[in-house]
Amino acid sequence: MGIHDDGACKTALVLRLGLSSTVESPSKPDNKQTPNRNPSFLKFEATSFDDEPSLTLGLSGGGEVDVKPAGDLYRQASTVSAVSSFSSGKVKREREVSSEELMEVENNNNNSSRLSDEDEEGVNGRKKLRLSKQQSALLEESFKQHSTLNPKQKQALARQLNLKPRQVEVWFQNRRARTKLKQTEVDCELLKKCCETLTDENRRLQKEIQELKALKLTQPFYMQMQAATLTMCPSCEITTAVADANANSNTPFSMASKPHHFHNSNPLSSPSAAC
DNA sequence: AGAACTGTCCACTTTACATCA
DNA sequence: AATGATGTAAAGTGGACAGTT
Repeated sequence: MGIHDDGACKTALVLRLGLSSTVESPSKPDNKQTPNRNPSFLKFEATSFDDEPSLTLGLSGGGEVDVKPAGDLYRQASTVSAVSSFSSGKVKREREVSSEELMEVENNNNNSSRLSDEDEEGVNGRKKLRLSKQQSALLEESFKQHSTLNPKQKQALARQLNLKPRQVEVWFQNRRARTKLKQTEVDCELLKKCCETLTDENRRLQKEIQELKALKLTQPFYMQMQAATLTMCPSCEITTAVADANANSNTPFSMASKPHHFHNSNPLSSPSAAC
């Protein structure tokens, strides 16, 4: 892994430009999920690889390779004991990296390419890998099938892509994060629209209240009384007269009084409760 | 049973690089 | 052509959790 520059003549720059488009579709990782994780956001994203922007540094001999390992960690191959004083997480990573590094050294030997001494020293610290078009395409394809990988799948994919398993794992993690972010943005837009709709509806209802109040002021007393005493249950649609001292059986506008019954045992949970 | 270890995930952050004004 | 701002994606970090020893 790394910049394989045993000679400038052995490298070639391959430039690609383009845009990407995404399509969301539901998915669920086959792995276990802890309760606080939110798999509902996990969606597939179909990408048009032809349109995906990227810059690739490749060997003129054929197989494109990643540019350089990420940071000093990768250059500390086979030095597990050197980090034993770190936190357990760090030690864990170091172990993983070290074993992967060994694998990568093999890969690099197979490619007959390696870092120059200067690059290997890491003048600027870590360099950043840019995945090739083929690598991205394969990873995307794999992500479409399952947004999480089990160890075997990860190993196989890493071998296939000539990457470290850790890199495959990181790619999937970042990919899930991007998908989730995108979904969050979509949800946000949806909520905004919903909010606008409700605001409009609220405005309309407020206006209606104002109109009804104005109407009430202009009506004669008996009309007001009718409006005030007649109510309709929204669930059973039965119009009934509210018990009112002014409303008696002789009033021509009062409705036949009818004992109202609630539709369920809990009057508060029923619209009829307001009747 | 429970402590230690390991592997994986996620959220957040850092960093290298590309692009654009 | 140089440069600073900005966006993107690879990678680092740390905590949580589940499974295994």
